Amino acid sequence: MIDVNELRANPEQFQASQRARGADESLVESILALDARRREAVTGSEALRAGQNAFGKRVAQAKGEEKQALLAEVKELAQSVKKATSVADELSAEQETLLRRLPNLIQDGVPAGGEDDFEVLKTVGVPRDFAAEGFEPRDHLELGELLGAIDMERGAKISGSRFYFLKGVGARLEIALLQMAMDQAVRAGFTPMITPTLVRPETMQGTGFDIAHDAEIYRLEEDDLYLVGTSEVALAGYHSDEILELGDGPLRYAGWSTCYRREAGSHGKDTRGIIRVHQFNKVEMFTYTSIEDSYAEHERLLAWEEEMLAKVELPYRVIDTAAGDLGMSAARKFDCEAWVPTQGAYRELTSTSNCTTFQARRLNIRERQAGEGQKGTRAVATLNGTLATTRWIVAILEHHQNADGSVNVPTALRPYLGGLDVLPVL
RNA sequence: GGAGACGUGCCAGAGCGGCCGAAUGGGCUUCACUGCUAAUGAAGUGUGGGCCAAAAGUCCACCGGGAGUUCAAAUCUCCCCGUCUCCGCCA
Repeated sequence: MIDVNELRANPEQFQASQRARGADESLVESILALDARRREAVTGSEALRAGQNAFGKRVAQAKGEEKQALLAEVKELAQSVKKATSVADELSAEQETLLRRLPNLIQDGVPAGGEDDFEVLKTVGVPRDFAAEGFEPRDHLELGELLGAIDMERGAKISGSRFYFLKGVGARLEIALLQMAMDQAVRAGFTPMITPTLVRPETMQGTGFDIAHDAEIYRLEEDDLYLVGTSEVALAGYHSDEILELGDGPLRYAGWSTCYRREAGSHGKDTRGIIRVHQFNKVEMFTYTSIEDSYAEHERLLAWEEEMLAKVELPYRVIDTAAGDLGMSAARKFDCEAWVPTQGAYRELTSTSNCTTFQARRLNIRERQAGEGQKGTRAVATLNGTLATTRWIVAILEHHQNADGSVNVPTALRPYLGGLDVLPVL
């Protein structure tokens, strides 16, 4: 959520941000108009209330007939206070509703436009030239079946489309990947976390998801709980309604969780294999820091993601996501996309967002202001970034495959697979 | 699943429907005292919001969350959430 004071101070900036996102620019003015009305109403109702409070003190001291007279008089006042307060409350609620629709202010430098308007920041490594090597690469599912690593058919039998079994080396590979990610995170000073995957509506909404309209979210209506699409939800909610001490630097958590996505509206897209599935596992970095440090932290999260990609020896590129593709909470987002040979395309393996103070404001996460002339509290910045997911298996299998269908294990991953250097065809 | 108890500030813990933003103790900060430490004494110690150009100031709100009763609610009523105890059930 955006701070109204910032909006009031700088409306043009927010209008420009909306424009770059291809979003509704007029929302800014609507909010400001409502804000003026709200403040007027609040001032009025508080003045009335102060009058009532003063009156109340006289009532408390009065006795007998005098008291009766005062009571009769104040009753009317109480009514007008009630009325004025409810008007003010209504306006506040209305303003909040509008404010919640306003996405985060984009960061300077974010390319304007939609999904296809990203900017490629860099490209690392080169896709393998299978033609030169003299064989046609198999796709990850074919490989997964040859290795006895992926079973989509039985997944569908049990749970429906986009569900799967990872078995044998497939299961081991995923655990190895996630474990390697966790180890790296811990070495970098992150606190490892295994998070709840069912959360309350407030938590879901606090993180920036719209539980009423978001078609991606699985709901458990009977219990009013929501399955998370990422551990970011739980990790962001972790410190909700808290005031943090960030004097010793950022608070960093690495969350390991299963993630659930309905993938509504993606019918026919990525239907083969485990590229796009309803359930997968992920290790996610999450940082709480000051707004000033958030930009540098964003670079650090990206660097840690790249470190992981280097360990699994995949060619990838880094893109700066365009404004229209940022989602509600992000001010800037970098994706790392690995080359998937049989698709002839780069596909997202990681994503890191700087949500600046947007999430924190909604979740009410603040920091104590320290230093000269600083007092009070202010919203912290939150950031997140992917370290590993089930989807990585796709790129790993395809990129490291051999002509016979076996797959070479990247060196860094071998210790996590009991020294295995090749995943053999069964 | 059934029965009951409880939820107050950084922590512990009082609180009669008005004098309670809230006693008291501890912690913390600053100052004083002390050769150092400890001990002691004094003062301070929440958050959000409105008015104000801003500060100062002032007003409003906040005692798990939300509704209600009342001129007036931490205090009464209802709902929700959470914690604890007992019984049952399942591991």
